[in-house]
Amino acid sequence: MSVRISQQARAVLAVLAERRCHLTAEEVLASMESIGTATVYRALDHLTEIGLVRRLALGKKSAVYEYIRDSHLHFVCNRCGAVHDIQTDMTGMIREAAKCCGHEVEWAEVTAHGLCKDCRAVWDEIPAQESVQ
Amino acid sequence: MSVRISQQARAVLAVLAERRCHLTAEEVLASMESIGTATVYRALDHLTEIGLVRRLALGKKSAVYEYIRDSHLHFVCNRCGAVHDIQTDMTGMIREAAKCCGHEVEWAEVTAHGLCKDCRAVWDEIPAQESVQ
DNA sequence: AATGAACTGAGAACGATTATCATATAGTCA
DNA sequence: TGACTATATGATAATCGTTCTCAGTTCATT
Repeated sequence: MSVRISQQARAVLAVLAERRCHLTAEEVLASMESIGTATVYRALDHLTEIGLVRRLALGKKSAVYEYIRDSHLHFVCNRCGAVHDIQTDMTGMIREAAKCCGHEVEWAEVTAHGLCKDCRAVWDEIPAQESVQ
Repeated sequence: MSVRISQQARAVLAVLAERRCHLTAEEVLASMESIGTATVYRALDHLTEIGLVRRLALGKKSAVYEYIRDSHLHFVCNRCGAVHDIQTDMTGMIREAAKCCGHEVEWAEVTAHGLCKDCRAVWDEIPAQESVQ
């Protein structure tokens, strides 16, 4: 595993670093011009391997990638699908819990599912009713 | 969304409940006889919707499902791919953190990645060396 | 320039999941 | 029970994210 970063991989990294959010491979592809699909996937793989980028499984169809900066957890809204970052670091606690079982944590992914702030607001506006068919 | 459970869905649930582990749709399919692929996926979807089963994104190619019992986190080994349960409940903490941002957590998924107990043991036996090509 | 290693991208291939649809089953009411 | 309707089933096709293949290109080194 080489730590060198090719031109294209650097461009992919730039997209993730600038946007500072969670992008699918397709979204990265869409926000770049003249780059092949395979190249984007390869770049994301490589960046993940060398630890500059994290591949997240947020329960959606496709994987999402984010540039690694600080430790935070992800909140995925059940209704609108939006992903929000929540600045909290639980790595230490998770590491301790795993240590008790003999496992060594490299990194941890915390994903919360529920109703986001915006959707809660919308929800409150709508009068309660049985689902109409 | 109906809460009724069909015969086949009940059978799928039984598999998950008995095995008490994380199974892919394909694994469920393989451990049953005379059931169609679509039916397994539909059953898993339905069971997930009515809250008896949880669909987990552990970062593997396919989703895994588990029968919901207690709250625990998942440890996925980078080397052997095994999934271990770790009995710890962080839901309260995660819920609080999300609450601060206005989000309402329904459930949370904690996945730790690293080297599992068994693989650490193997690792320790092998003398350190540069990767030979 | 010459050599070989690594990178690229178009398109094929793959694999997990979902959609389709004709048939079968379950549920309901007369 | 029989008739009728809604729902479930499963074989198969279709979809879609991702990976593979391979010929051509770029890069690094000499």
